[in-house]
Amino acid sequence: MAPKKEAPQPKMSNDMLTANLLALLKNWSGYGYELAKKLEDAGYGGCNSGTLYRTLRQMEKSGLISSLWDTSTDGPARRIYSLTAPGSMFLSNWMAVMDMHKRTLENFMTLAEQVGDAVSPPSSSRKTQKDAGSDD
Amino acid sequence: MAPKKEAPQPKMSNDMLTANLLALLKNWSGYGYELAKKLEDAGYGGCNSGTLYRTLRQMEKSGLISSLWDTSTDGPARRIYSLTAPGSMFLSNWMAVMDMHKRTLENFMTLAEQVGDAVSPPSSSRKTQKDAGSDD
DNA sequence: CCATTTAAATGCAATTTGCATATAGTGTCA
DNA sequence: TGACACTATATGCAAATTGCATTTAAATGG
Repeated sequence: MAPKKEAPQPKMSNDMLTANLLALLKNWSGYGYELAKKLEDAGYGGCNSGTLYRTLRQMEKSGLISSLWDTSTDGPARRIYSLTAPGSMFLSNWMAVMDMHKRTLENFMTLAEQVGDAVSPPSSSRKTQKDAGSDD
Repeated sequence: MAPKKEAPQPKMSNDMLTANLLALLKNWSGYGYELAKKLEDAGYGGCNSGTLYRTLRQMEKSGLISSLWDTSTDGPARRIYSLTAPGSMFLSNWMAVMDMHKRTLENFMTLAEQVGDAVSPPSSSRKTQKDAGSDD
């Protein structure tokens, strides 16, 4: 039969990936390939290597991390990243934003009782029921 | 003088807007213009009306909310939105994802002490210091 | 020599975004 | 009445972002 359209799953934003990378680099220095594995291990899906490397370069360009080449090991050279002061700032800002977001969500969800008036809760319907949405 | 490049501020993702809208519609039915004001009141910046309405239509298309026209009031018709079961699901999934994300960040930040070995914390440097990043 | 693993980066179509603008109903005030 | 303002929703389009496949390259193993 026709598959019932499921609700889309929440998607990790790019800033979430950025925050994760910054957190990993907190007391640390690591390179892309390694960071990718740690993310993988932590069950962080939805991140192909292309996106990861590109994100790292962008983070460096915007000053959140800095890099240097490590040629001391066997195999291809590694670009070692470490956290900068702005990166540390970004990370704590991000966590503050997350906390605020959570509080906002909770406020919004309990907002209905505060106002009392406004549009009635979805039960009564003296609306012009027009089966909307069909008129794209 | 040349302005020092500041660290970029975290940006609200589209899913955060979606979650906020779903939360607002929790025990409630509202229309775009109204939701925009509530977001504004809650200090949720970075959301122009174009993005808001488009997001609402997309949410409807993916089944998170449903709409019907309200022509019972003066002024232009309003598209009244209410939460659907998938929308409710998405919202609680989203909150779970946020919690997980926060825990992951905290884990990552304290990960360095666990491993002991790996790449040394940024102090010693027997690396091939090549002032990387200049070779785009 | 060739396949595989590690490591990083690029090309490009498809999607998403921000901002400006369009459309439209209603009230107001000169 | 006709120029505005306010409410309400939607669209157009350049610019940015993303996912996926592919490329480059060093070293190792058979």
